[in-house]
Amino acid sequence: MTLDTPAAVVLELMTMGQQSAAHLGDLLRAASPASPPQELAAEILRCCGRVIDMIRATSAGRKRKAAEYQAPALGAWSPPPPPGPPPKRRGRGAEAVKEVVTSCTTVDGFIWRKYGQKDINGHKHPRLYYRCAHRQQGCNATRRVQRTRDQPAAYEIAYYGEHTCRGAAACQQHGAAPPPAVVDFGSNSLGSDDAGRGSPAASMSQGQQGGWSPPSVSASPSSEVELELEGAHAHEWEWHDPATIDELIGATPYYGSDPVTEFLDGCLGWEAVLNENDPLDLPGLHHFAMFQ
DNA sequence: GATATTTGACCCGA
DNA sequence: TCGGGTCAAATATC
Repeated sequence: MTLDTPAAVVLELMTMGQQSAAHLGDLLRAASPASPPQELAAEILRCCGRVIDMIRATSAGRKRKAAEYQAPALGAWSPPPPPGPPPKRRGRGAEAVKEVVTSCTTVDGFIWRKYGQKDINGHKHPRLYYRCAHRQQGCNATRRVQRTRDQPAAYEIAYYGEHTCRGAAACQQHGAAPPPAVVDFGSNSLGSDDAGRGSPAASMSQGQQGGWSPPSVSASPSSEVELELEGAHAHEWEWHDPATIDELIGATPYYGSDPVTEFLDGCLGWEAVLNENDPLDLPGLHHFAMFQ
């Protein structure tokens, strides 16, 4: 399968995560049969399976117009499609919107630097503006992140420009060296609206300027990703005993890319959205739309 | 001290 | 004139 669509990328990552979870389950089974961590691994597998099934089902049933989507595989933006109507408004010479993705995570493998935030009319949450961290290398890719109104846990992410930086390519192409995931389990206390503090926030961060640092578990959520759960989901996170998670991750062999923490990062957030709405809805990747 | 983030001000197009 | 995108100084964090 070629990773020429975000759905394909997600499918690939989920498959990796599923394999990693299976591996993790085997390790846990060998260590201590019928333990809670094993149930956790099983839950991860179920989560993966559901997402993969849904992605397959939806991608099989939905056709995207060729002119509307130009294979923006992560880290390898293809040239812009033929010009259509100009974007509604995009000031100061920035490129037209390349892609709009609704996702429950803002992690996309690139390193973004926030440069602005704006309250938008009709939106409860502010709109966040990010630039590629490799802008000094001439990369002018930007993205605009806005929480969706109907699903506060989901983000609508609009991408502009193309990644021309080497950092992005290195980040996306080196399968053995994706950015180390930082899984932040914070605490179980919910209800705080303090940018993910105290809520189950998951984040994936990278070492400074593309440098690699060992995988870590951090209690400090970055602003890059915030998966906030509100009220009704509190119970879903009760098994996130930090000690258990630490042991779990600590007992997991390091695969170089640390797929377990990375997978846990994405899976937990998706599951949260899955339970919030129709479980058959595709939460992590509701739709892709091109604005020309 | 270097780097990242925040936030008010400014600019531009509709 | 207003809404939205960007700039840049101030502040926070590592």
